[in-house]
Amino acid sequence: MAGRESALYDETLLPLDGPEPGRRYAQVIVDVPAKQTNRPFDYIVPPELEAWVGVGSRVGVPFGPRTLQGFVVGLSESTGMDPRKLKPIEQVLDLVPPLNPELVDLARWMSRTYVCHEITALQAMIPGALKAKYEKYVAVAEEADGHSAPPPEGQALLLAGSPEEDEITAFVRQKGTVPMDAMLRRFPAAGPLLKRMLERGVLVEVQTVKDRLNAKKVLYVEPAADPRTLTEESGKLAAGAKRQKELLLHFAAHPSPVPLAELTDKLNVGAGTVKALADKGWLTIREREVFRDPYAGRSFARTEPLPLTEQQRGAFAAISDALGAERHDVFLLHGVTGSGKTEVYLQSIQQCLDQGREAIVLVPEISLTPQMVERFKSRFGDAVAVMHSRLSQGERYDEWRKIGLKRVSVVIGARSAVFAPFTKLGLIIIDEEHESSYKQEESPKYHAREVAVQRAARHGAVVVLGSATPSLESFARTSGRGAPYRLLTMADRVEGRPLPAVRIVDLREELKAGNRSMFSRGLYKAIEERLHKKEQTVLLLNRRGYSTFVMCRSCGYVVQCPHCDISLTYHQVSRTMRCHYCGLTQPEPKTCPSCDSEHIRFFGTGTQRVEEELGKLFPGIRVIRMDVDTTSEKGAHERLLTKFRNKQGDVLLGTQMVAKGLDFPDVTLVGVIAADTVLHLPDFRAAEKTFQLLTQVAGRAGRHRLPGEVFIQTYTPDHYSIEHASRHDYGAFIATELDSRRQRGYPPYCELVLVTFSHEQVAMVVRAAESFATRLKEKWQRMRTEFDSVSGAGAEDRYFEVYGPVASPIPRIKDRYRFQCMVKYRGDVDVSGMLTETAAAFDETVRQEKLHISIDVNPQVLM
DNA sequence: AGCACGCCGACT
DNA sequence: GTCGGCGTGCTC
Repeated sequence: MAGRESALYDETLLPLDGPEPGRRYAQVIVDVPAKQTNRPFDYIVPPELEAWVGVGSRVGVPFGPRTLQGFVVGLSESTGMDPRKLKPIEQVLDLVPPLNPELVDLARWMSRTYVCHEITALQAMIPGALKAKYEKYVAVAEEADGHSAPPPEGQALLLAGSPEEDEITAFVRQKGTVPMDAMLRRFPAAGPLLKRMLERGVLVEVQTVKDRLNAKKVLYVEPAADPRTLTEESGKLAAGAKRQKELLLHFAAHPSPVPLAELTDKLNVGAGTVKALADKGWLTIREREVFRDPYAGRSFARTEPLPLTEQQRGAFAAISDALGAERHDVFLLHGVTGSGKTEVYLQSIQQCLDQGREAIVLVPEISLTPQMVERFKSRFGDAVAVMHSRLSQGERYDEWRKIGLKRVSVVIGARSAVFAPFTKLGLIIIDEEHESSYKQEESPKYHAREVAVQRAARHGAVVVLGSATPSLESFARTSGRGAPYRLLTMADRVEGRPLPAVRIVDLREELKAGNRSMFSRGLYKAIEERLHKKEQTVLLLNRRGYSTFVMCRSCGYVVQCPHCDISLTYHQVSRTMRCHYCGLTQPEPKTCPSCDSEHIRFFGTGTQRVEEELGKLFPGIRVIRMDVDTTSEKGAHERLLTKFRNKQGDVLLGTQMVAKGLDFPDVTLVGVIAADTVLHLPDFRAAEKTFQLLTQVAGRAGRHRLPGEVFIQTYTPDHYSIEHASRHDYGAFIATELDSRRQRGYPPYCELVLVTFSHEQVAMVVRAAESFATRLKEKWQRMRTEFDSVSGAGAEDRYFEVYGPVASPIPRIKDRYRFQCMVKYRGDVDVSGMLTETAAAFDETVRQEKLHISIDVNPQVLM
């Protein structure tokens, strides 16, 4: 156990800036996400806490009848309130404030931009372990106050309670304070009685804010006397106490603290021996906080910067220049797969660190593989903290603390790492910037790319957005007058390796030729060849499960989820039908649930079915399947990839998670089973996503010595996204797609906001959605008249339109009906403000009728 | 979000 | 005449 912890947490914690003026009152955002509480409340900072309270501190404050968690967003010498009415802050929850003034300000920007409560934005910035948790205790009244509670007038006699009541009082008095749930466990039938006792004031309820988790503590042993005394004492020990003597001499020679576990391991002494010496007063056993280090015990061979190619040098020079000048610049680094973007990142980070500033690297969750982490750890060593969802809550918390304690200066992580509480930020890198996982789908529905640019601007820091297939939004920002981003291009793979040859297979032709299998003849032969040559294959199918839907061929009935308007997917392994939206699982039907016919059939192909088919076609083939179902366990993702890397698998078959960033030397074949799955989704980005997916997965082949080959199977071989992907022609794709977006009026030619309404009753949701749309349009009409009267510049570029409401593409999820409105706008329009105000009118309906309104600014998914 | 305060129906 | 429905408003 002891080996898992590394760096000791024995920072000497000093109070913030010491007593200074302007800390008398604190403005606090409390943990109540509601419109009416979405503003700071003033509190007195008690003198004894003054030194520990800063902007960004997490505090416990009394709010109405209870105690809540809150964040300090301001400190001041005066207050607009009557100071006598203010309550004091009860507790400061962290020794080091988890946020800082810049992040607090960023949270305000987020709440305005993404239309969410400020507390929601603040909560998103801290690790889950610090989310508020409240505990209710009961205590006997006079003990809680420290003085006797006055008996209510004329009821003194009644207060001499029933026997049950006396029993309860005695129990609580003996324990001091008792958690409410423990009370109910001890006295299961006493609920109403407890309530009465609380009402009468015999008992009082105390609520406190608790951390969900505490720093990990380990027992350490240290000497309690100076070495000379220890040596002397060791001589006085009984002759038989050899172990004790050894121990004392050890500490006489090495007086530094040692983990108890290490002591018992290495010096081969029992814990009892240590305890005995502690009891005698020569040693002290103390709890100390340690970091849980998920990468402890692994060594990373130090790497040196590699020589750069000419293209890499060009890109690095531009970044380096901006870094040197501490100028806020955003670069879009467009580098084909295998062009060596990572090395450019690494050297840019190095320069940033040399300048004494800090760097954040964002990567999509899925490509945060050990391989990736290793590249950074081996260049920057202990200066790197890693944050991703596969870490335990505790591990995550500890990585986070390293940032606040200035133990690290580089953070590599998924989306939320953009909030790493650095104070001297110099560089933010977003790898695979086109990835949709940078958008958070829950409130606050922020995009890490937008937040990164915002943060960097505040720090005068550089942003590097890297991708082989940049998003249209980012690309569009690199051209034209006053373009906010600068484009850096790396068009060739390192060492002149060629991009793999891509073949498009028309599945309609296969069918005509009588091939009804899911593998075209070409792909079949190619796989067979790889098995022969002992080379490896990656197969992509963007659909998990076994089949996508189950239909009765007699009556046409399709098995659907009873709670969502979506067909259920059949999972072969568990022989169950599952809803991919609400998680419902039910047994497979033997006969048609509607007409009882036995002609029930599975349609559509999922990864499980491909796996089965591969086994039939190539007996003995070793398939590693990677999808949500096989990677849900902690570490499973990593394990499967390692297995493939060690060549314990011939084929890596998976959903889009096999397309991203993987780099295996022996992969020479990539097959896309069905390229059209994404293309026909009801999403204006369908073509873009298809192009990106195909380009990315094709990039997995032939990255090393052996040349690669790619097969793309499709029913629409002429579609431009497929054609251009096959020729690795980003420029041509972008031109066509931009044109199409302009014609259809979609980003980057306008901005979008998706407003989704959901409720258990259709009538309610329709009414709310329509009324919302009407109000929003009216608001725009009023604003436009104002604009016209001022006739300011840019008026002609201003555009605003509300579309819908219409039923959502999935009209019902978890028994709630869903309708949506789409706002399209362009130019200087405060749409977020308009939406905030419009939504405010529905506040009561939201509260009372359980209507949900979701506002998604720049949505990535239109479902 | 909780919780108290406050104004109109069916009951001892 | 009261007990209680949940509409409205407040929490530093």
